[in-house]
Parts: sequence; C-alpha cells; structure tokens
Amino acid sequence: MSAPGGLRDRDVDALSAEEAAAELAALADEIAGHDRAYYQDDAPAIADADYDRLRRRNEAIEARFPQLVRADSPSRRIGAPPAGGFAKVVHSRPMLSLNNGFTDADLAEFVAGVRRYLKELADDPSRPLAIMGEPKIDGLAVALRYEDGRFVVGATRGDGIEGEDITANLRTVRDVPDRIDDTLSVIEVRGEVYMTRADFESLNERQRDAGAKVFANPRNAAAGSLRQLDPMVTASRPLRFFAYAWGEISTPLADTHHGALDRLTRLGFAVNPIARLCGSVEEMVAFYHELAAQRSELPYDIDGCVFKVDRLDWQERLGAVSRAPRWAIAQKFAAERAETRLSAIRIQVGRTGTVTPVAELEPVTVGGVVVSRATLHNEDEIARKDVRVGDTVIVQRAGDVIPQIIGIVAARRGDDSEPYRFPEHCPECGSLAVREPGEVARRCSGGLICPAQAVERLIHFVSRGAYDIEGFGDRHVAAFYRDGLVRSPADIFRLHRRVAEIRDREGWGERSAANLLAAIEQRRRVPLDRFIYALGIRQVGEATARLLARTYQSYDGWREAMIAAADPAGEAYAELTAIDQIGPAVAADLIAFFREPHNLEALDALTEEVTVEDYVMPAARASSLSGKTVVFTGVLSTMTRSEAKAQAEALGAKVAGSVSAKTDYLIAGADAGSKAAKARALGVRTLSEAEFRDLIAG
DNA sequence: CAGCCTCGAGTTCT
DNA sequence: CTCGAGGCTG
Repeated sequence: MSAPGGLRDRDVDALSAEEAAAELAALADEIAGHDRAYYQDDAPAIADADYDRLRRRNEAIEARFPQLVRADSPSRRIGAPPAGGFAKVVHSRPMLSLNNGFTDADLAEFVAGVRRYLKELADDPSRPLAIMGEPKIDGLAVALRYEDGRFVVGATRGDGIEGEDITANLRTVRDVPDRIDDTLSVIEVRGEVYMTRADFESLNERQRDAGAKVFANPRNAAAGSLRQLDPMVTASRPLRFFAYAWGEISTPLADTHHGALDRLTRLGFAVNPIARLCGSVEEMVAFYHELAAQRSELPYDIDGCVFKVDRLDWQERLGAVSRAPRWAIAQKFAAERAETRLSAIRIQVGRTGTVTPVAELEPVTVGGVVVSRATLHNEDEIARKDVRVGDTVIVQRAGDVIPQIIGIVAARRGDDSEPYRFPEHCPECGSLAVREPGEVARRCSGGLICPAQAVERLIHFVSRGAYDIEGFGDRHVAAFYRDGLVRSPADIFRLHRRVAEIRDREGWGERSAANLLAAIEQRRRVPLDRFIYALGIRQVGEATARLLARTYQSYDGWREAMIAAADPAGEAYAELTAIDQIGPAVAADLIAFFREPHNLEALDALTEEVTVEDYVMPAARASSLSGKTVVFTGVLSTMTRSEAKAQAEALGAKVAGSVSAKTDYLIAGADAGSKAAKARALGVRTLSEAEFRDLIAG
C-alpha cells in the first residue's frame, strides 16, 4: 500500500485540482486499507503517527478543495467496527445461567422447590421425580447453530442475550462436527468448549519454549484460544467440546433430558459419559460426592455437577426466575482457599456516595489466578469478622470468580494490632460520611460537590447499559474530568469542539480522537429507557428505568410527571406509585432528583445536545391475555398459583392481587371466596380453570 | 408482618 | 457474584 510517488510530499497549495482529486482517491483507498488491517485483522500495518499524517494530509487537501471531498472520504466515515474484532450474535433463545448450590441441604431444597411448584408432585409425595446429574465442565459455554445439517454459526455465551461470533474458530474444534446427518432444519446445540489437563500442560510447554505467554489454567487456555482473531492459531490448540443442552430447535429432540443427550450423541456430538439419572435426593448427594472424589482423576477440570429435571415438559412448566431456570441447579465444589496478609484497607466512593472498604492483599494465587484485592462490603462486615490491617486472612473466590475474605487467622495476629476504625468522612471530598438508621452503608454527604461521585456518575452515564459510548472507559472518563474536559454529561456531546485538546493528550492521536468522537456521535439519539437509566438516579436501575419509560412514553411527559409528583397528594404521585415495583422509597428518590435545581439544569443542557426517542413497546407475543389484568382465586387443580401466574405473565398479562374495576378476568379455582363475589358485583368476567387453560393454550 | 422475589449497587480479574 | 433494601403476597 505505498503512496503514489511524488505526490505525497508536495505542498498542498501547489496542487492542481486534478492532482488533488487523484491524491484524495489514493488516500481514501490507503486509509481504508489501514483501517481494515487495524480493526479487522488486529494488525496495524503502519505506525499511529504515520497514519495520523495520512489523515491530516487528506483533511488539508479537502480544506483547500472542498468541492472534491469524496463520498468515501475518511473524514466522513464515522463509527468504529466492533472493538474486539468479533461480530455480535443475538441468541435465538437466551443462554441462561444456573442457580448455585453448595451443601447437601441446597440439593434437598432444590428438589423440594420443584415438587412444590409442580402440582401433581406436590399432591403426591410418592410420585417419582427423575433428575439427571452430570459433571459441570470448567470451560466456556458456546452455542452451535446448524441449518439443514450444516454448521452455520457458533457463538460465545456473552451476557446470555448476545454473544460473539466465533464460527471460524469453532470450526477448528475437532469435536464440533461440520455436518450432522439429520432432517432437523434448525438445531442450536449448546455445550462447553474445554481443554484437557494433559493438553493444557503440553500447550504451556510449547508456549514456554516459544517464549509466548503461559496460561494460568485449562479454562483460561481454552478461553484465550477461542478468542484468537486468527482461526489458524485456534486450530493449533487442542480444544474439545461436550454437548449438554440446546437452544432453538425445529423439532423436539426427545421427551426427556437423557433422551435428548442420547439423540445428540447419535447426531455425532460428544456427550459426557459420566451422567446419571437420580431418583432421590440421596442418589443426587451420592453422585455429587462420587464426582468430588473422582475429580482429580478426570482428564479435565470440573467445578461441580449440574442437576436437571429429566422430563422436558416439566422443565418447560417450571420455567425460569430472572436469568436462571427453576429446573436446574449447579452444585459447586468447595472453592479453593488461600492465606495472605491484608496490607491495607482502601476506601472507595461509589456513584451514589456509598463508601466501600476494599482490602489490599499481598498477591496470592487462588484457583489459578492472582488475587490482590477483595471487597470488605461495609463497616459491619469488618466488625463482624474483626478484620484488621496487618492480619492474615483466608481468601476464596466466590463462585470461582469474585475474591472474598472468609475470615482471619487469629493465631497469627500481632500483639500491637488494633481494631479497624471506619472513617467518618469521605476520603475524596472530606464531607461527613453518614449512615442512615437501619442501613448498612455509609454514604458521603458531599453529593454534587464530591468529585469522586461526579466521576462515578459519568462512568455510569457512558457505561454499557446506559449511553454505551465505546472506547470511553473509566480511566479516560476520570482523566477527562480531572482536566476539565468533561464535567457533566452534556460536556461529552460538546467534545467535538475540543478535538485539538484531545488529540494532543498523552497517549492520544488523530485516530483515537476521531474514534471517540465517532462513538459519541453514534449516541446522539437514545431511547428513553436508556436515557433514564443513564442519569444514575438512586434505586433506578435498568428494570425500573424501562418501567418508567413504558409508563410515560416520552421524555417530556416523564419530566413533567416527575416534577408534578413532588406533591404527595397529587395525581402525578398516585400515578407514579401505582406502577408495579415502584413504591414510596423509589418515588422519593425520583422526586428528590427532580427537586434539585442543578439536576434540572444538567438535564436541560443534555437534552440541548441529544435526542431522546420515545419508548417503543417491544412487540409482545399476540395473545388473548396480552395487556389484560387478571386475578387468581381459589385452589387450582392442574397447576400451582405461582405457575399459573408465570404463564399468564409470559403471555403479557398483569397479575394483580385483588379484584377491582380494572380487572379483566378473575380465574377461579375450587373454593373461591370473597374475590368471586366481588367480581360478580363489579361485573368482572370469571373464568374457570379449564377456560383459563384453553386461553393459554390457544 | 413475615417471607419471598426482584432489583440495584458494589466488586475482581483477564 | 453477593449482599441489602424495597415491594408484593398471603
């Protein structure tokens, strides 16, 4: 990609229009090539400074010949390609996570819960409930989509909703068949990519010999290998795959989970042979302990076992609570522990002012990862465990991820040790850190004057669920705040007027500045729910923001309503607290936010710069129940109350507790009492259990 | 009023 | 991932 000779160095003022046009064409081509190398291949072909020079040359010529600016000019191109280099894939059905259990009692509770939920089991304790137990492989969950027998897309789990497209890499995994011999038009097979311990050892040996980085554990090695941008590298890594679940599917695989696994085996997938059907809690406990004992002899790492209700129709009825199915549990092995010295306690200030103590630890390896910090949660937690600076503490990684301090080694405490005194002032702004009665957290009362809170609020504003400005991470936000470039959300959208200041910053250049500004431009329009969430109002997270957006539809409508709600006797307040999930406490925080003049100013400044899109209802599955309010009463015979409620909600109904004029249907089981009478009085339509079942089936 | 469940806010390391 | 708080249900 060399420059057309001679032209490149000529003074811009000396160029003829023809020469300028030719050079602009060449520059567009060349810069696009470098962008490709940089973003898609992750292998920049030239130095940043040289790249910047090309872009500046392009701009200089365009400035002199504005009529020659090309449609494909680099100066016009906005929007950076996906950061890591992988495209995103939306899972056809969400990839759920699992609830965890640790003790035998947790297993018993899981089984009891399933029995309570399924009416026929609740009624008949002697009725068998088959549960499938399988080892929980310590690897990476992926989804493989096959269409007409051909492997078409493979993705990581990601956040469960959206993952990364790693199809090319997955094709190199030997246990992932390229074709399956079956009539299924669509099947998405889910399972775990892992590496055996032996393969991991020899890979590390090779890496060491090659002077490349060695991996901490097989899991990390598998993860690192799958995230390679070059599939050839992945191909050289000894990855394996076990299938254990499925997503979208055109025809059911079987009636039971174990039947489905057999079917997957026949389709050509590797299915873990160590699986067992258990008929009682005792058998489950036995299986779990056998696996634990066998653990070190298995060729691969496992971190527990997974138990699943075997009957698929029951699985479906059990459904999921938030992000975990009710029909499965991950029974984890006890986490590895380590001892280390607590060298200091650092106090952090959160976006809402919460001051959180964090333990600084002498680095120690726990479960293959070096840990140097752990949260101490709050004042009470420190007191309860009597943690002191200088203590030897026991650390484990909760769920094998977040380090936590289990306790102290009392015997190793020095005589001069003193109980920890929790600071009563914000370490950042010096304001009093107050603890409301009944609350555990201490909060910095500095509010708007506390710089730590301001930075955290900005970090929240640009974070993923909020404005989601790519390439504007915590460090940059803090630095921009410190240097006065960004003090409020509105400032972010005024940054384009300060390109020069950004470009000249340490570590920044033409390209990074342009990328940031492009990422910001992309977010000049956001939907109302994201906007509300981004403001960081206390107790208003993603779910509550969506609720508010759905209720008030437009930014202006919401703003007006929140100001009007300040009158607790008024209609606006009643409307706000009538929203399901919004009570007096959440309402109070919303009102307080809008009562603060500074917040209103900041809001107005921000909406000068950005457009807030009205909330658009997601297309709900059309059903006779969508948008209806239903009430249950009496005892249902074929399902439990919670199951019926979940089903109704899945079809878009709102389930209320008592009958009112707003109720559309009362579903009456046996022995219906006062609610049925009230429904008759109000003329609310009453459905029998059978009628309700027809409704949900149709 | 107690006991669930959901949500929010805080956190670690690669 | 975990804990605490708020809100709803019975």
